[in-house]
Amino acid sequence: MARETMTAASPTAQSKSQRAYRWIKERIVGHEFSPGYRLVLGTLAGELDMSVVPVREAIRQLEAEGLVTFERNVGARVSMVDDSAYRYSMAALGILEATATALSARHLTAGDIRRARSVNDRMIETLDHFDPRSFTALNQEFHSILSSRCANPRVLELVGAEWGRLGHLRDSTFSFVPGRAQESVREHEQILALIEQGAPLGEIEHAARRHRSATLDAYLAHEHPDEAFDPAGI
Amino acid sequence: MARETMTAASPTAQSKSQRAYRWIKERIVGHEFSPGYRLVLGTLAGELDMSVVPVREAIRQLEAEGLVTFERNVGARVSMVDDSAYRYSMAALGILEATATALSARHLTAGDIRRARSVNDRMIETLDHFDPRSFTALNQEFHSILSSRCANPRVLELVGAEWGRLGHLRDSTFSFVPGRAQESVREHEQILALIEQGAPLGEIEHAARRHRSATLDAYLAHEHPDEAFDPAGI
DNA sequence: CAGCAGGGCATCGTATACGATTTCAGATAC
DNA sequence: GTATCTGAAATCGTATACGATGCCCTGCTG
Repeated sequence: MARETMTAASPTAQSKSQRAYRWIKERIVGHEFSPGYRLVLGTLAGELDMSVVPVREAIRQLEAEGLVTFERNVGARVSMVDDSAYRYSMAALGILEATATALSARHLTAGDIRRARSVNDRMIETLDHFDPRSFTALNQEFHSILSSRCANPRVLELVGAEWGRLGHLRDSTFSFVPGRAQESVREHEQILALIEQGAPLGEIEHAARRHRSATLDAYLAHEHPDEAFDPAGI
Repeated sequence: MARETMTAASPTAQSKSQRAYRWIKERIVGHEFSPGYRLVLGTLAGELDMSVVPVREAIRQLEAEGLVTFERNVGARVSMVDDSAYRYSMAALGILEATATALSARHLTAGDIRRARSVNDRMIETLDHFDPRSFTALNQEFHSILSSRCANPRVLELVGAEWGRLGHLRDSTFSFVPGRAQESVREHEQILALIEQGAPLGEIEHAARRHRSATLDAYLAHEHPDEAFDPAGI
């Protein structure tokens, strides 16, 4: 018989730990809990209407993911992603995503390309009434489509994890350097062209990498005008 | 005053969760708990002489690391790294490590190079009385030295994490394809030469990548002679 | 007035307890 | 002989409880 007949609603749906995990993560990426925010077990448990045990577990998971830092006998707080950590993570993401894009290129369908281009078109449209937030969202969607067919799922996983890590502060880049947005969409078109014409994978990867690191460089140039920083200058 | 004056021994040293974590991980990477092994909370707690709560936490951490898989209401077991997952992870590791090596190349000291070469020499020596286990250990040490000065610590972290994931079954490669070992040490010398002569980072990265994927290809060719697989053929 | 000792409060770490769920063995019906 | 049902054992998920630890504030002392 149906093993979950009467539980269709939610009772068995998921464990409390998982609910806590999602709930907290939601708040973190939604900036409701900003970096440095103190995550008190008892309080969270109270709000979620459960005991502290599942909350502890959830926080441990978030810690493993890097969203939360933990200190014994002191407690957890939302990770302070200091500037350098942000850069490094961004650079790593760029490398991984470029590789994923290259590994994906040969498997992209015409439909994929079309969708990617349409996303990029929407990005171009929004350039007038520029909104960093939605622009970044579209940007992520664009790259996500390009790497979606990556032949190596592990690489995709790593890309996803890194996106998650940066999630709660990534809208910053484009808001700081609006001018970068225009170059960005142009480079997107170039990458699409390379993929369509079946360029060597090395070339595609290189282009994607340059694209990424250019965005990062723009951010850095704005934040630290005097500092030379070449995280993936290869 | 000294905050741990009288506890120098161990009492405050580390939490039970951490002890459990280390203990279990030790067994997993030491093959004492082989893939598929069932990790029962109560049993582990008994052996570690603690309650199940810390053990649960430890297992969650290991799950986040990918060493353990968890099924709700069923329990945890050591990850079954099936063949394809192994390949993918290996390929991802190759990509990351190659990048790390390139990002590290310019910062390697003469001493680093010397040590790396000495490790490689030891590998050559052991070719006669070949022992896959120690050969693999040396291999790891070699690559670890080369990427140790990586300018991007996040990339290094990712490399380390991936090594950990593969830890409990990585000795396989060289035991399956002993012939590969000889090529391998030759390629090591080539990479060292590239670094010494200050070759372009792109070239170094490419060489490191090819080196890695060649090892993987050798493994695959042995395991799946008929299958074409180009995880990072860029 | 400055500095240190002491104590109380907040919070964490772990143990124990119990209900919920899964799994497996044995029995029964066809 | 096979398939299905039933019940008990094993194990998990979560709540509650209590000791341990760190932090802050008060009050004493020089």
